[in-house]
Amino acid sequence: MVTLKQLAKELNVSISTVSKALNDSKEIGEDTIKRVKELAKLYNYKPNKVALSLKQNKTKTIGVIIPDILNHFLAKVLFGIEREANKFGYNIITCISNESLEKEKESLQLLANGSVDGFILSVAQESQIKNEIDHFKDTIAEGLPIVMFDRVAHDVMCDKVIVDDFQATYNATKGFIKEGRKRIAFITKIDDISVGKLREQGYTKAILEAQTMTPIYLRLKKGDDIQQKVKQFYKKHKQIDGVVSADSTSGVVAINMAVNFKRKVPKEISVVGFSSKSVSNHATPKLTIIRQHAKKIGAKAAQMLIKRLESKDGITNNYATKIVKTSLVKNKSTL
Amino acid sequence: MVTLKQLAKELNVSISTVSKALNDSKEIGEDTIKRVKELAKLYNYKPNKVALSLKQNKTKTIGVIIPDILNHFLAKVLFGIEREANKFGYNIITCISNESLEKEKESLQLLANGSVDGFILSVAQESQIKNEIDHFKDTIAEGLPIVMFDRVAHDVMCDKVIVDDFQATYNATKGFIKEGRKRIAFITKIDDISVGKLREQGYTKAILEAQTMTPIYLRLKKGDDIQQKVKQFYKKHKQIDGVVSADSTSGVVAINMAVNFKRKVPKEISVVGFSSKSVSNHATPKLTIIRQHAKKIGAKAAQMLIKRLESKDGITNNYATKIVKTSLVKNKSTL
DNA sequence: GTGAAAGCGCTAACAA
DNA sequence: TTGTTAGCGCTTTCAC
Repeated sequence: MVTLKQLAKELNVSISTVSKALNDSKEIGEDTIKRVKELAKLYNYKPNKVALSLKQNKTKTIGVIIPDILNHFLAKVLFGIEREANKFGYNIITCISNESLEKEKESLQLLANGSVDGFILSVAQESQIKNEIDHFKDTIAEGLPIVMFDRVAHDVMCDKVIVDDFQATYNATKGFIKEGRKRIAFITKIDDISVGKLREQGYTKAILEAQTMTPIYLRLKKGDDIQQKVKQFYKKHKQIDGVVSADSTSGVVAINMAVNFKRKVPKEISVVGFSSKSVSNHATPKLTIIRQHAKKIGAKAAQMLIKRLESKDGITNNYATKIVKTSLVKNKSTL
Repeated sequence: MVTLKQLAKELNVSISTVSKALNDSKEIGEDTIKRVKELAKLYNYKPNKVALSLKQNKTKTIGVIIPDILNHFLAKVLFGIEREANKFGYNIITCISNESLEKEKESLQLLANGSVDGFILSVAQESQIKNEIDHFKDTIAEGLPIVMFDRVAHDVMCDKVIVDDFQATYNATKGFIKEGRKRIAFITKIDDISVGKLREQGYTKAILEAQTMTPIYLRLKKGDDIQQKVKQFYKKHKQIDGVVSADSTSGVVAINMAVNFKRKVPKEISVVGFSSKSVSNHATPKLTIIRQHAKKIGAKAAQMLIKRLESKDGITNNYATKIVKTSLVKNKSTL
């Protein structure tokens, strides 16, 4: 990489002249500016990012800590973050916590050394189970703002972007009840994380409000053979006529397995679940989905962080929680 | 963040003493070292990464440019890269080219300003279609090594990690032929990228070698309603008894739609496709998959780049191409 | 055993 | 209009 120094030498001017010329300072003569710019172009000069960061004490880089990059929703949020951040000239450093508290702590620690200006993250499963939040508080205390999305730690004071999880399953379940369905089940692979709990609660509330109905749960664990579990579940509960699922895989399998049992979807058994458009295709008939607008969530989180980073005084209060509403996209797995 | 300066002041010693003490230099007295370390610990001192990068002229950061983060395979490779890079103390800056040549160029340009020490990337669809490779060459010429994976540009001299795409579909198709299947189709959503072409060629070669058979292709375009297309395809070609798919969605839909047509899978119609374990679950019966070992590919790419970065002399030749073999994982969609 | 000083690449206040 | 200098945080050579 060419440096100012080298350009200055070649042009027989001082470093600061070159610097000013490239920044269109009006202290510098027009022809000097022209000469400098030409040479800079010739050599494809680019200001050294590291030097700039050191000088200006900001990196224009955001640390993103994601529990699981193979989760379609989380990947999509990452996409949204990246795109929005780029618009404002920010890059993102991605760390994958792999649902581990230790890795989450480590990533936070490692990047809080001047590598990034702030963080966007979704809390790891283990951290949620153990309810550990000190590492977040420490980071914020060090002056690095955090924006949490989806799986948030309520007891940490920071900006948050969340989904109306409770309302979404509540409404979906209500919808089934209104259609006259009597045995509505809830299938979840994520009963131990915050959003999973909220989704379950939404379902449960709707069922209990119906008086005559009782909730039926299938809680899948990591490593389970999902198809087998769902199969057994259907065998045990033969009269299920509706399924609400907390995650996309459960929903897809619920449909495909029902079809395998020769049950008519959506007539005899109707399925709705949290998922995304592309995954809904994996079921035939297509899964009716609760869309979370992942990209929008990512974009919003990026906006909130950048706004905070660029606000004059590093305000450390005035934290906001933005709720991004889900929407129901009707496909062929519901009436 | 605390700096050496602040520690030095508080301890009434010079900055260099503090620096040396923290680095266990034996120039420094034992008790001084102890005093310094204690205070550093108290203040949770961490060396400023940016200053280090500037000083040492390396960032310990890798730029990763991915065409599509929602592609499960690519996301998994990213995971592999991240994990392996971390082992060696590297962070990754992720850019998503979104299959666009322009964005790919931009990302390369933007990060080639000292932000990263080198790149790992998979070529964007548009770049492959237009066969543009100058931006890669320029980057390498600037002294930033590139490692390409999966979708590579053969005419660029650099390290590469690829899959035996041709061989994989060739073998899979041969397998069907040996079983006595007569009408084997090939479904692809990616006929315009390098790996898509190779997979198609592998299939075609096997079919043509069988003398009596003719290839049957279904090429899906972006934005197609995949389920509809596959449905029509099955209607048109009623006697299809085998499907080889180049991507995971096609494989899953091929099975589910066959089941919908009341055809017995795998007996009457057998399906095998490039996919991953988690997506294979989305079909009932489960899709038999050609696994690409995405994580391994990512890890290998990271290793190759880091090795090059850390080799004494910045060798600019001796480029290697590593082939990561696929493996066939038999599930219930084949005999 | 400790400190002063230079330098990585850049910007900006101040001097000429 | 241009140049000099200091300084961002750090390491390292050289002097004391």
